[in-house]
Amino acid sequence: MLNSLDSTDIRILQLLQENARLTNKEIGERLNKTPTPIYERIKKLQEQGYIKGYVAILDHKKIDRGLMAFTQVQLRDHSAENLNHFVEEVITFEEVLECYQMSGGFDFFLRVAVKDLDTYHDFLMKKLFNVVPLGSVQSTFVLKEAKRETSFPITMPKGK
Amino acid sequence: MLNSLDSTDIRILQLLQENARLTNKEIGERLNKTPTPIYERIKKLQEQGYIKGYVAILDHKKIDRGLMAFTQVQLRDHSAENLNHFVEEVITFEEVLECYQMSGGFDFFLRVAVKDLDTYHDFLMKKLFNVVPLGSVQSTFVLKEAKRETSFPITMPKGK
DNA sequence: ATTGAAAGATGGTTAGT
DNA sequence: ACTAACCATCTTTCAAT
Repeated sequence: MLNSLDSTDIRILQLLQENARLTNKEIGERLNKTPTPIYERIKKLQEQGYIKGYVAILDHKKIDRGLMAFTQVQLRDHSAENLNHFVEEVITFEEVLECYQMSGGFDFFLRVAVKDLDTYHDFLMKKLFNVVPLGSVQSTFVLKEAKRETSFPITMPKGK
Repeated sequence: MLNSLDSTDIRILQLLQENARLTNKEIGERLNKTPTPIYERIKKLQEQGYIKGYVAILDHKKIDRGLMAFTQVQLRDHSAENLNHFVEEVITFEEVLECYQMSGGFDFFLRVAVKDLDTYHDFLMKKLFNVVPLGSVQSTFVLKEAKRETSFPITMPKGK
């Protein structure tokens, strides 16, 4: 997959991950190319699914989502049917930004963003606990963000 | 904080969280306004720090970062000095996309993106274990992504 | 795969309501 | 705070290499 990209494509992806508002002209200047090849390459990268989209990153503390929790959930019934039902329900909750099925002891791992502990408590009681019977729920809260990146490092595969 | 925003600002933030490439004209059409007030409002939202930036979202599976791990770390020495030193080092590792200091039993919580289990093993042995003496490290791996959002829901405060 | 040019659309500023 | 009009800049297409 990565082998279908050359170093110019990778540089473009790196730049757009940091700042999606760069113009094709600006990207071209840093890569010593005119806007047209940049335009064509970005179009291709989008069509091939390397770029999934462009989003604005907000300061969650300013929009009443200051409390970030990671919630580890174990279901009581591990049938495929029950697991699927849990997923279908939980991804509809606006408080749940991310939901992963995990290896190890816990079945699911949720990133939950809410205003405060009261709201989190409401979320557990009124939403999460009502989906399916839960075996265990373990919540930890972010005290301090030391790093939060949306961008992945991209390293050239050897031999390119 | 949220109270300094009206419903138009909130709609703009919602739209840009979903698609940062919307033009002022397109946003204006959905909000029944001309591009100019959209432009002015976005400028203000950026200056006030509601919008932290615009980024491209990549498909991590296509760029050799298909394995996502959550790593819970407890240090052996909990002095402020040691905790700070750990943070300073760990945020320089390219594999670490996120690093949080957490409530509860674990000191730190890392989101780590690597190519595969071999690479993760290298990351632990060659990088993480060499920062400071660790008490415990618990790794869980994402088997399946059910939901992954970068956008926060924004709800109007009552009385606006 | 890249350049350069041309056409159309958008961004950003300004003046006016 | 909004509209309308303006110009500079950018996107996108296309012929040519």
